[in-house]
Amino acid sequence: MPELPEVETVRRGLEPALVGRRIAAVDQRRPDLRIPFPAGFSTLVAGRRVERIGRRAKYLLFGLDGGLVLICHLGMSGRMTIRPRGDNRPPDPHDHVVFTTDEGLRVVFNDRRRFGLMTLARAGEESSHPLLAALAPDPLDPAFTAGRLSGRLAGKATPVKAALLDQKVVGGVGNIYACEALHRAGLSPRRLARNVAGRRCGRLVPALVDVLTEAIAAGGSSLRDHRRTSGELGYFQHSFRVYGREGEPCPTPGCSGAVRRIAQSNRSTFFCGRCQR
DNA sequence: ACGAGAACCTGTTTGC
DNA sequence: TGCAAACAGGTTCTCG
Repeated sequence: MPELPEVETVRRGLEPALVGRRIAAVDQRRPDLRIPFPAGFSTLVAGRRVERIGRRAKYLLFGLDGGLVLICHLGMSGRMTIRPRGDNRPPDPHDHVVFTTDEGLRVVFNDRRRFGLMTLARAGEESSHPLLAALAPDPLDPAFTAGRLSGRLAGKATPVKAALLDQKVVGGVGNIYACEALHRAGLSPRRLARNVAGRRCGRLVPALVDVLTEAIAAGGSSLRDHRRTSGELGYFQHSFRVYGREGEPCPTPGCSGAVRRIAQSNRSTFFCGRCQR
């Protein structure tokens, strides 16, 4: 489900509910997600105040008092939803962790496919945590520039679409926004990464920045799993130019091509073979 | 060392 | 209608 805009939407939804609040109780309902929970997870988290909620690529980082950071990834199907005090719906079988705040509202982590994860790090050491250490800056990070991207694409013999999905090349981008950014940049997803430099890389950077910024403003894209913390859908899926639009006319003004779908490294790629070179 | 493909897990959609 | 195959927004491991 979640790429950068969806994770950022969740982060912004959680902030007002959690920052400054104390986590009164943690109900960890299974021993593992994609990886096991750390030993003593619920005990370590319970009782702490949430000082800040950050994001690194697709990871949420909850800064807790006492120098602890809760690292969370939503995987493909993870959701974080807020249930107001008094909402006593019984837990769904895929509700894996329930946090209750000192105000009595609950934050529920639900993940049907269990590709998500939660773990802990000491404050100040989270960026060197094995999960985060190799992540490239994301396109909304000031450290992300055409020069830096070009350097990370240089020499790569893989198609640029696959390179954009590599979190060591660009942080936060997934299958949807890779397709959308390449269309906006007029670049073929099949072009080798090493051949995207100079002017082509110069087009790709604003394409990434713009599509991610617009998607965040729309609350992300809800295809099947993504929900805002309120439970509402995002609506950027209505603004897709190519993703999921196989057979439709290319939306580029003056282009007479049609959107095609191909498989690249076992993922669907949507693009226009006419205006994307 | 790099890149392609499979694997992880569950649910939904598509095709015969 | 029913069942099997394909597919889904991510990451990581294995193999060549």
